[in-house]
Amino acid sequence: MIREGDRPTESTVLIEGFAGRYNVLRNGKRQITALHVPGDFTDLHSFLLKTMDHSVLAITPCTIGMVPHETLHDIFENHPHLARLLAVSLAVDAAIHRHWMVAVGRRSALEHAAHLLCALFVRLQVVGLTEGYRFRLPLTQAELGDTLGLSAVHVNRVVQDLRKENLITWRGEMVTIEDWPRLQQLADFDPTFLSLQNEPR
Amino acid sequence: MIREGDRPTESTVLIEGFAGRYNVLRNGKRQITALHVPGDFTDLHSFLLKTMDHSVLAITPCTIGMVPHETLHDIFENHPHLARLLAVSLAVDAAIHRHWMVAVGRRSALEHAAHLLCALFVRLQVVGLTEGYRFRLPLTQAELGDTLGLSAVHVNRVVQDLRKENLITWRGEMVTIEDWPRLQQLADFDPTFLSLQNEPR
DNA sequence: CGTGTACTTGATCGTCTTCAAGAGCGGTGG
DNA sequence: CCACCGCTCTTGAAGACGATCAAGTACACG
Repeated sequence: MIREGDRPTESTVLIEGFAGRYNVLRNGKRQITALHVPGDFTDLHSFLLKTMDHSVLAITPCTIGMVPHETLHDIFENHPHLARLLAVSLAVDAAIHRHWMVAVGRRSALEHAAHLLCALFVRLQVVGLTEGYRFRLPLTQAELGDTLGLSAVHVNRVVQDLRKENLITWRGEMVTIEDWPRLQQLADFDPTFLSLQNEPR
Repeated sequence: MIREGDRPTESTVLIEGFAGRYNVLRNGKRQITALHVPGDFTDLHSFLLKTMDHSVLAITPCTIGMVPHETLHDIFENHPHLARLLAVSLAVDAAIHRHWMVAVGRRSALEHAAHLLCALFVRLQVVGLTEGYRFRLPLTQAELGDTLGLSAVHVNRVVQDLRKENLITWRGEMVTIEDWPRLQQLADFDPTFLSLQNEPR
């Protein structure tokens, strides 16, 4: 969708499908730094920072909305309330990044994977893309490895552990959380950081 | 300075000293998710997200400026150009987080440490806190470990490697980069993401 | 001087990586 | 219709990187 180094003139909102941001290192390793679900602004910051410091990947076919930077400019000039909401979206983005960092740096592979599933589930729930504890996760294990900072092989083993513990089932693209309290506990998951509370903004 | 769970009514700007943000996990492990140098907003997002999802630590004695949330509110309402700059600051924050994530997830301990030093050096240079390639780094190796996601022992070994390679010297609180090109190369460091370029905003 | 904190060093252990190979499955073309 | 190819998932074995445990050293500060 967008490549590192680009200087887009419009920002994109994800309407349908899954997308992600990633960086590739010299040595070929890839780190996915964000997963986007419908409703997310995938590159609001391109309006503010001009040149992309990472690429954006359509994980599934996506339908997206394009918002010209001029429009964003206008929002900042003339619609302070909306501008504020855009800023909130940036701040939530950063908060998710921070919690992701904590997971990469200080959690075991198992806890980290559990944490990602928890966070993703809650975000999908908000936009109505869950059925009970079931949701679509169209990632290959290799891609999941790139988001968790693990090798594909190890992801496989971790996923099998989660299955053996009856915490999740995962067939094809569908994941079901079988024991939400226990998964949350394993992940040490606290949804506060997602800022989903209804707060006066 | 601020504790996780707080609901501050003002945001703080760091004027002098070093600060950092961190989270502590159930198991007692700590991850530092950001280091702040003078000029940084340490918790602009508390204005937008209301409840803090992490704590802020004064690493050295700090002098800070307090900006009441009402003032920020007023900026968003009546000073669109300033509001835009605040948003840029949020976006840069997120960009730093992303690159930090890439480092934690996909770089070796040595590369990661080198990367952190590069990024810190450049940021300090911008605010005039370097003398040539020399700057103050008032972190203990244990704290550095918490920011890199490593044990203190391993940080020590990595630092010694950097010294043996004549890439840096580090005595007391002062670090000198002895071979900037080679350090940058080892770290695979590209300063684009810091958005220091003069761009029309 | 003595005490506490940071730094250093060595040894062992565990988690995750890498390498290698095989199984399952869907899609394509002969 | 079936053979083949490619991709994903799975499993095993070996090895590396970093964690943990345990002492010991250097140094600042009271």
